[in-house]
Amino acid sequence: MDCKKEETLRRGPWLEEEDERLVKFVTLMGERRWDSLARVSGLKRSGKSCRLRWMNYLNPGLKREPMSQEEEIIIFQLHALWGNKWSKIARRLPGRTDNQIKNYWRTHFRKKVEAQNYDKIIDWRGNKGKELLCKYKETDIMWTRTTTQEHALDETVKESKQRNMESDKETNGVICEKERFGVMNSPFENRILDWISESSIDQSDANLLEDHSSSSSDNNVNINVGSWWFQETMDFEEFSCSL
DNA sequence: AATGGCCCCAACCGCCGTTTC
DNA sequence: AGAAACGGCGGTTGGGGCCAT
Repeated sequence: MDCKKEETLRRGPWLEEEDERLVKFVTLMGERRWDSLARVSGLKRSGKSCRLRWMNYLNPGLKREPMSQEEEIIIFQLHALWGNKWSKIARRLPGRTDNQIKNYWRTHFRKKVEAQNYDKIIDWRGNKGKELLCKYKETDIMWTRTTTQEHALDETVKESKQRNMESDKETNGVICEKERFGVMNSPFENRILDWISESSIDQSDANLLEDHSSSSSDNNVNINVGSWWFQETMDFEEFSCSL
């Protein structure tokens, strides 16, 4: 029975007609119940295959352009932090799928890392604490000055900043401090703050970076995650050049 | 022009956790 | 409560395209 069913299922590359049909039925039925969607649509594909095709290719929210430098940095950083948690990383990159990120990592970083530079990463990840923190502070201030003087902050960042400030006002004392002093967040910081406000950030991950014993508030933890991120980000270009 | 190697990425597989009945 | 169905995830594969030889 099942064998017969399997026999009739198509595999391999999707045809244009199949794509069109899938889009039509996803629009009608929503992104769920993929098995029944596959049956009802008449597509000779498994529900799983339909889901994959939609999620990784047809979904209009997907970005098709090459990875930006910022995305590259985020991937690199989060992989260093979480390992091969592609879907988790993908959630931090709107418009990108786990598959895209996985492929990107494999083609752009893995070989280099495996070949000879892993030690550099370890060093880069682990042993630059204070120096990087100072660097971060300097660059953060410079960034703030530059962007305020040149009015170079784009609308996205502005909106993001406003959102962050609004959503974090009550919960994040440090951010309130920044707001009070008129200090703007860098794009990377905004991304971090988005993550934080987006959901209860995986505290288990945050805790990896934090001192558990310092019975500090969650707010403190969150902000420090952001700082950690940013301070190392500032070093990324230097590092990536060495790869 | 032929070919072999490499890169890129869509698609599949198998496992496992969650949801539904 | 338990079985079946469903959905998500990470790993792997296969094929097309490009490039150097």
